[in-house]
Amino acid sequence: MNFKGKQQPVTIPRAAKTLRRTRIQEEKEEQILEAALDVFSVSGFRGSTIDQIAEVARMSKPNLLYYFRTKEAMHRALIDRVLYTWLEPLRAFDAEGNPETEIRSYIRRKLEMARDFPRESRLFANEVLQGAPHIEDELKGPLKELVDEKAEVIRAWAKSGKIAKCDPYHLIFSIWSTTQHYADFDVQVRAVLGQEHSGEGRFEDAARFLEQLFIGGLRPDRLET
Amino acid sequence: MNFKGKQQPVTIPRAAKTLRRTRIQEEKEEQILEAALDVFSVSGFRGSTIDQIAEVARMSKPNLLYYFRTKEAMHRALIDRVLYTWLEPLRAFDAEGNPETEIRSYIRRKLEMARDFPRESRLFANEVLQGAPHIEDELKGPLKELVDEKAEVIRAWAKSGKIAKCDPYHLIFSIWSTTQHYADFDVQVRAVLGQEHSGEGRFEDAARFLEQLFIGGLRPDRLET
DNA sequence: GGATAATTTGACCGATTGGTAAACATTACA
DNA sequence: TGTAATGTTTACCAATCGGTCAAATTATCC
Repeated sequence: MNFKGKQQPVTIPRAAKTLRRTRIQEEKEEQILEAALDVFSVSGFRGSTIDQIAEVARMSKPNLLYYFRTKEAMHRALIDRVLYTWLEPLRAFDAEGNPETEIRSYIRRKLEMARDFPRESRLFANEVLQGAPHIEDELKGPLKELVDEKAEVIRAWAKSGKIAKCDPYHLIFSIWSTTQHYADFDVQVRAVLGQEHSGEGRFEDAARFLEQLFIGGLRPDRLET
Repeated sequence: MNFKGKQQPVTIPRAAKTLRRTRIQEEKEEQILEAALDVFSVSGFRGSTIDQIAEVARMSKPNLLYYFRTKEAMHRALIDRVLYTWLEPLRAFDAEGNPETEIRSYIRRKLEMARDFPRESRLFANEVLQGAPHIEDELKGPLKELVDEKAEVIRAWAKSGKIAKCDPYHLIFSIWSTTQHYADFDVQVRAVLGQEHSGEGRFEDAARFLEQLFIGGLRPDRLET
């Protein structure tokens, strides 16, 4: 649930000869990754500098490099920490549930994540946009497997007539893109909507529209051309 | 129609005291912008270097800087050249046309652009993702005005019952995001689809799905909740 | 409280960055 | 064909890049 929840010790400081992580290590690594997320999510890997991250983290550059040996290591640690949680909504997709409910709440969850964790969304967007040089394996491995599994669920729903016949992969892509759009292209959305519509209600407006679109678009009670 | 069609002289070389552009200027600027598109569309502004562009363009760095005084100038020229064409599909959206046909062909056109001009799509994606520091004015000005105008068209269609009642802005956003996704997140799409579905048919599959989704989702002949 | 390990820092390194100066080569045009 | 304007290149610059090092500081534990 929480993006900041650790799954694994991220790195072991090079100077550390003990295996246990100290309190200071926990705190500082947290502090660094938080800053790294700020910077990487805006400028991408190539466009970000260790100095920028150091400044945001309020540490000296050598101090950063004491905890993460290289810029790559910092990026790696960040990706690892965020990736698992990022896929949670899709994992929650339940084959036994009611199709309409499942799709509706998947959209909701993805939209909430775009609202609450835009930096995480942009981190991946930047990475993928630039050819995913650091996460290719994750895409072709765990991600593909998860999507394959859920696509099969959707295909079964379509086959049994619970939803309209459709390509499950492109359905998933379209849910990803429409929801993440609000995080990744936030500046554009704001610019186009202007101040009138950029406030509180934006999230609800988007949710309502997308549910209408997908629920309506997937209604089974109509012959498809 | 053609991305490479010039609208305006892009820059005037600093050394040029004449106002006319020579044949060499035309060719070299073309060559540079072509290379710049290659590089900027992958790495974004900050992550790209003049040396990279010079290498792709097969010119020496000072030679590049003879035509474009700074990295910013190159980026600026590129944006200017591409932006107008990029909005063409939306501009073609016809108030007098049949709603279903118009939406269908808007999706088609956007999808074709994602297929045929992925670099241009990524150029903007990178820019917007990183906070649109160089194109904020274009977003708040020309883009917003165009979208406002077309949103009004869609609203009128909804009001007269030709399509379902829906938020026209979020409809436009969702068409943008779903179509551009195939350019911007190409690596991910490929990774997930695997080799089986990544071939020729991908474009047609996506088009079919999106048309089904949007046409179905916007059918007026059903009371909305 | 002192020894030891963990942490932090300033000074520094070679490579790369965006950009310049000026000499040199080429082109266009009279 | 000469020459002035245009185009290209080599050598270079200061600033910044990712990263190292050794010395100084702080936390930990007996």
